[in-house]
Amino acid sequence: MSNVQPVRGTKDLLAQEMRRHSLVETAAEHIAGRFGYAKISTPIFEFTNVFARTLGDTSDIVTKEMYTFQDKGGDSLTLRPEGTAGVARAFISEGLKQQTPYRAFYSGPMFRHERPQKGRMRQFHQIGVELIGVGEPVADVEVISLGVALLRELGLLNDTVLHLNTLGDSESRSAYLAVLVDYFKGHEKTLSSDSRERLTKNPLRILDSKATEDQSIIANAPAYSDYLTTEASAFFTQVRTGLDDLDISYVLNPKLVRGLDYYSHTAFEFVTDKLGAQGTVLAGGRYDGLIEMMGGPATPGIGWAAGIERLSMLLDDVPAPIRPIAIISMGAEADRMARKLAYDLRLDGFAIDMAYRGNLSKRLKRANKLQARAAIIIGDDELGRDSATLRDLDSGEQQHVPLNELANLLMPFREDFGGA
RNA sequence: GUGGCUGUAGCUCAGUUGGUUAGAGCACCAGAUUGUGGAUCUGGGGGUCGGGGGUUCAAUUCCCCUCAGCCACCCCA
Repeated sequence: MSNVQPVRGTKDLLAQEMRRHSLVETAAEHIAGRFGYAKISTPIFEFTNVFARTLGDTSDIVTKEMYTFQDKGGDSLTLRPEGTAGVARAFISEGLKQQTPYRAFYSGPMFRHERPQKGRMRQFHQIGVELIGVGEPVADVEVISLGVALLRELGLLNDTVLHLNTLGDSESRSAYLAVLVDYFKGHEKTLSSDSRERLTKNPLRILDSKATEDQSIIANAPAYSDYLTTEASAFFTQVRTGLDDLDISYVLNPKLVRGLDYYSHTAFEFVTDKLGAQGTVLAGGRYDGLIEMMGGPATPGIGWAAGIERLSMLLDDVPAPIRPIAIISMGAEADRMARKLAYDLRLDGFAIDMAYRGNLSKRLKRANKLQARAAIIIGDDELGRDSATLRDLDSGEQQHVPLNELANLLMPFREDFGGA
C-alpha cells in the first residue's frame, strides 16, 4: 500500500464502479426527462450564506459539516453540502420566476465533513429534482412518483419502502412545537443526553430517538396530527389521495423528521434495510418558505435528492463494458494500414481495440481478456490480397474477407454505446 | 465529534511465542508457441509488513502516538 492516499472520505471511481454510477445517473436523467425536468448544473461552491441561511443555524450540516474556506478576495465560500439551496439561489439569480412552474434535474458531487461510514462519504454524489412554483399537492405527488419511477427503472422498488409524513405549515408547526417542547421539558431529567440537546436544537428529532430511555416518553408524546390546521391536514390528505390514485404504496411515519429548516408539509423517504444504518436512499420534501427566506419572490417548491453511491450499492447487475472488435496486425506495413482501418471503423461507430505491441498470440490473448467479439487479423498474407481474416471470438470460426466488405460483415458485432 | 474492530504484494490472505534474504493463490510480464485466444507448463517483476517514535543485541511481531479503512452512535443521500 502506498503512502499516497486520497483524502479521507473521498475515493477514486474506477471502470466498474464508474459504470454503476453512470447507469444510475443516466437512468435518472432519462426518467426525469420524461417528466419534463431539464438538466441543470449549478456551481459546486457558493457563498457560505447560501447554505448557512437556508439550512438552519442549528442543523448539523451548518454547524459542523460544511467545507468552508476563504477565497483570495476574502469571501467566505462553501463546497455545496446539498443541491436544493444552489438551485434555489439560481432560481433567484436567473429570474426564473418567469418560467414557473420550473422543473430541474441535477447530478453531481456534494461535500460534507462527516465521519465516513458505509454509504457515507465526504465527497459523495447526488441526483435530485426540484419542482418550483407549484403550491398544490399534485406537485408533491408528481415529485414522489418521479422517485418511484426511477427506483422502478433501476429495479430497486422492491428493496425500498416509502415513508411519508407531514411537517405541516408554519402555523401547525409552531403550535405543535410549543406543546411538544413543553411535554419533553416535563421529562427532561429522564431523557437521554442526546435528546436533551435536541430539545433546543431540533425537538421534532426526539421523536425519532433510538435511545431506549426515551422510548416510553416518546410513546406518550402528543401527536402532531392533533395540532395540524385544517388546511395542513387537508393538504396532506390530498397528497395521500394522489398517491393512492397512482397505486403508489407508502407507510405513514409520524416520526419522519427532516433535519433541514426549510421543509414544510410533505416529507418522504425511500428506505432500504440493505445498507446498514444508512438506509435512506432517496428523500425529500416541500420547502415553501425557502426561496423567500433567501431573498427571492415568495415561491413554493418541492424536491428530492438521492445518493448515487447508495443506489449503486443496491444494484446487483454490474453493467458490462462494451465488447470491442480487436484489430491485429503483423508487420510494419500491415500495422500502418490497420491503424487507418481502426480509425475509420471508429468513425463509423464501432468499438475497436488495437494493441500497441506483441505477436499474434499475445494480441489474441489480449482480445480475449477484453471480451472482444471478433478479431480482424491483417498480416502479409492478407495485405497482398486486399483482404483480412475475420475471426468470431465466441465461436472460433474465421474467414477471409475482402477489405471493402469488412464494414458490412462487422455489423452483427457493432456495439450499442447507450449508457455504457 | 464519540466508541469498537482492522491495516503484510495490484487483490484475497498466510506467517513471525521478537531472530539470516517475509510467503501463497489470483492478477501482471516473458518464454514454451517469430500466423491463431479462452487451457497447461516454466521463469520473472512487484513489499518503507500503513507512517512516526519507544523498548531491545535484534521489531513486521511488544508499547505509545498518528494516518487510513470498516462498523455503530450523532446526522444524513
